[in-house]
Amino acid sequence: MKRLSIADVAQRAGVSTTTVSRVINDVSTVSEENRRRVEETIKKLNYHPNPSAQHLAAGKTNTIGLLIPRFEGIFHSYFAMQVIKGIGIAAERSRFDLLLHITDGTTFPAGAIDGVIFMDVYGCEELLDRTIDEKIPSVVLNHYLEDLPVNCVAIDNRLGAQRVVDYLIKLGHKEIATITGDLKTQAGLDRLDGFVNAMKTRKLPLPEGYLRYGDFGLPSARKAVEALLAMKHPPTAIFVASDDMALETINVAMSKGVRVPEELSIVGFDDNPIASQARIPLTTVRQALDEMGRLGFETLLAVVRGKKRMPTKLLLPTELVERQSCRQTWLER
Amino acid sequence: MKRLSIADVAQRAGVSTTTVSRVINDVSTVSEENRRRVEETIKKLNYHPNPSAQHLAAGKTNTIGLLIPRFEGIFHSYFAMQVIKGIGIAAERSRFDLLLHITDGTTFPAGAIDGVIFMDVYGCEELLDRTIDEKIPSVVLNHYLEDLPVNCVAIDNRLGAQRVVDYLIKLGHKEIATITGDLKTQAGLDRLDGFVNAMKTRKLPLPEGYLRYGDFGLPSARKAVEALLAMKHPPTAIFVASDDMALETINVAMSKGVRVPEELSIVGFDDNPIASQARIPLTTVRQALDEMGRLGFETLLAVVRGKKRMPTKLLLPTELVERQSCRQTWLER
DNA sequence: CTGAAAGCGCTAACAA
DNA sequence: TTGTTAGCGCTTTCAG
Repeated sequence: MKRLSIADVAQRAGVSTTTVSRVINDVSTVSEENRRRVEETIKKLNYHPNPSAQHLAAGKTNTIGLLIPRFEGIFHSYFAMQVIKGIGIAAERSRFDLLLHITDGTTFPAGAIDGVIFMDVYGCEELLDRTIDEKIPSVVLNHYLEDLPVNCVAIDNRLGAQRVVDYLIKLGHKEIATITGDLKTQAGLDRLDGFVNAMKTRKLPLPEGYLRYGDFGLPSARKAVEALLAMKHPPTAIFVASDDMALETINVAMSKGVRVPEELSIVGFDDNPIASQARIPLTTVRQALDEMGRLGFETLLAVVRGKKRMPTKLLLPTELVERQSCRQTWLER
Repeated sequence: MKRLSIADVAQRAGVSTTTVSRVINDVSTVSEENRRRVEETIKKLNYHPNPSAQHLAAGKTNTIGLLIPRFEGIFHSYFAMQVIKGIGIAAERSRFDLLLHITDGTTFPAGAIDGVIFMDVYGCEELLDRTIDEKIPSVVLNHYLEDLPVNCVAIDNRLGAQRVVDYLIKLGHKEIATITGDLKTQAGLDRLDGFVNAMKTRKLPLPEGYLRYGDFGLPSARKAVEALLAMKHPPTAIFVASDDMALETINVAMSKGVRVPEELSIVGFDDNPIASQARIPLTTVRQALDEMGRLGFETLLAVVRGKKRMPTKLLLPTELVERQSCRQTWLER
């Protein structure tokens, strides 16, 4: 039993293969009569076009490459899966295929794809250069690449941090500290930067001790909050650069008899699913990770379809999610 | 500037396209001399074969489909990304492509793939039936499908739970309770089943109140542990069906003045990255999720290559990771 | 060990 | 609106 081809359909429907091809691709004009007959025959025969043949003949693959760099961190975070979800659903809707590669920075599915999405740049620098050189349409997620002629879609971490400061000020806080993320990452850096900037702009004091360096790991957060709590003038609020660390910060504070939010307000960043489920639901900054994936895909699609030429650089807004880990300073304690 | 083809390489190397094809596919016998010349030419020209053409001519795609059902839970867990990693790295090594689909249960990349991996069965029941009907090679992950003629690779949750009981017994515990996961999932069900079975086999008492039903969510864990702690005879140890819930259990216990592990031993399940970073590093059950992905891929590959016919059903062992959330009962408290 | 030539299944000029 | 036909770039018999 041979796999059936477009010729079988054509024969059974009493038309040429061209006509069948036309109804498959929903292209040009086909008489209502013929279209119906072909569609019926396709259904009856349960015919599916051979994608490889389509790609070869059409000179395009209808496939987007998704490159995930092979560094451990990316597999541990809430991040990657959300982004994949956004990309995946967008691709499904556009009837595009997604070719997944967990790359060590060398392999690349050139020829098999019309364009490529970099889930991150770390470890993919060379591949990225190559796509630029060879003019392969591409988009980089999660990194704002100022100077490179590449499309990119990232989160506005700076503005997110700024909003946190404004929110805490609105609640009456003046002594605000921060526990940073890993400053080797753009997210860590920008969240700190946005925080410091906002504090300066708002003319709030920022004693040196109020800046505590973490690395997104729980132990670093514990160390930081312990130091903060041990200060002569401990802060009344802490902006923690990730939800995981923020939750741990609350744990440590409570175990030391410091009540949250009554005596200490905490704000996180990420909006992990767990943040809302915690004993003290965490006030945090929501980033639309799946949106980032979706927009990355759609930006790339526009380029692939020739509807865009200039590099597009998107910075997605965040949203402050008010829950129960913060409190106005003027409420009785 | 046209894309270069196998003919260009053949011409420049002074051989036929057949010979070039032979060295590309590392097949049949080619004289050392010719092989060298062709390889050089390929490198010099930076030639890459057109995958679509290869697939069409060879009648196979060298591509495996990866189907992720589109239900929310799958994107929230630590689970999916680890499995993807395992599959992805294995695929890379075998020089296979991975076609990713976030499916709503209707779309299917038939024709574009040689075989398919189901990351889960929920929501994919019909697609699975279809692959069986059409004899498309497939493998199901994370579900042990007893009765279906399908390859599957899953975690041995029952044995994992049993090991926990044995471990706690070894530490001298006799009053052991459990907080279950969502019993609508196979993991939740099997972990409970393994626990109950072990307790019976070991002739340990299992008062009704020692079985507390959770759903993998934090609130359910809090409710459960509060009830447990309020009992006339609270347990000396609790087996919690997930790390997230176990960590929350510890939080609640400590906030009620119950010391962990001195007064209460806790064991989790999953070995989340966070489990080891917590204030009280969590003793838990490690499941080799990336291994599951890898083995799933390799099982499928064997079928695709015609090296296997019978359905293979694998149940992967777990490993108890001893950390600091448990303690012997005979130590002074 | 090598090459000529016949497809693989589809699309897209071009002609009708 | 429809059909004829020439490829798309590669693999693989088959004969040499």
